[in-house]
Amino acid sequence: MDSAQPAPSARSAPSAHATPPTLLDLSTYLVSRVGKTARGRLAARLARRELRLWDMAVLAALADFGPHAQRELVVRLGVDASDMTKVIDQLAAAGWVERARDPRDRRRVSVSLTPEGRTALAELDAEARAVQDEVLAPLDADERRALHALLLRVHQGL
Amino acid sequence: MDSAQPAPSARSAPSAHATPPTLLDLSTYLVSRVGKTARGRLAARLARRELRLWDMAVLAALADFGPHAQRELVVRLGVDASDMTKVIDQLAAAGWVERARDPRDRRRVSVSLTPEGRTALAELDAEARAVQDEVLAPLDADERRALHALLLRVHQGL
DNA sequence: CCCATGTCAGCTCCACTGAGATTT
DNA sequence: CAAATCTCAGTGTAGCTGACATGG
Repeated sequence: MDSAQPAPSARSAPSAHATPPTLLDLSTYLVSRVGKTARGRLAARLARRELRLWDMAVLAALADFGPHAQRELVVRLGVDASDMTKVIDQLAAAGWVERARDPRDRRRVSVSLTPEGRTALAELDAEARAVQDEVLAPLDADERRALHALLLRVHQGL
Repeated sequence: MDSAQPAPSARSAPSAHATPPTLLDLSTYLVSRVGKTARGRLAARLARRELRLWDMAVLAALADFGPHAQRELVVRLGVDASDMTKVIDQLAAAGWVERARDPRDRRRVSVSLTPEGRTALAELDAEARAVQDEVLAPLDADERRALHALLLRVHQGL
């Protein structure tokens, strides 16, 4: 391309990659674009471990709230029930969660975190924070806190 | 679901839908979740008009920067060239853009916005702002501005 | 009712074609 | 001007993901 060209007047074509202001003016657009980037980068890191984003979400739910029936995980995380089955399959295969029939209601499958699963979650959390550092690089610590607080309130309102 | 139920004791099971704190503590997660919600809601509205998000992005680029060669739209918006062809097909069928061979380089197709296209973009922009009002409901005007400014800087850093 | 399996649509990415431009 | 090479638009395909539908 023009990478071989020293771009004597690089300012002459600054708009070639510029995003339309009509879109930049929409917070909707910005949050969607930034979110997609963050998600994509984390997904790429998790993919190296043959994991998906839902795997981390399930591990976090189990770590934070203890054992769940599979149905409870579906409600909490908003995943489709059919997909949850596959996620649990994978996590169980890795030895990070255990399935057990609930003795009081043998239809329900209780899913619980293993110690190995807890260790894995810590590693995934570190990956997520690394991505966060990349993405939020333009902001200082105070600004990151402010952004987080605002997003948290927006998220709660959803 | 329970939307028909006035939730007599909604407080009795507050954690059933609660997101794991491990995730809520990640700005990465919040921005990704909020972004996906916003994107999904706008996509749903556009779908009623048989449109996709890319259609709006193309219209915005043409409105903000004037006519583009198709290749330029590809570079600016980061869409695959083959997909761009389909988007332009649809927009041209609706009468919102016009294709014209560049007489100086007959490989290139110059795409320009029609007056009808400009009107349509205004309507789509209104849809996007309606979604934004829904999603950002928990924030007041100052907070929305602050959020927008922070997101804009993050976006520029990507 | 809860879990599991299968199917389907949408999006993205990749390879290829043919017209046209550019270089040697 | 001839041949090789590159660029652009367009076509078709395959993989992945998420939502839905049916069966156990």
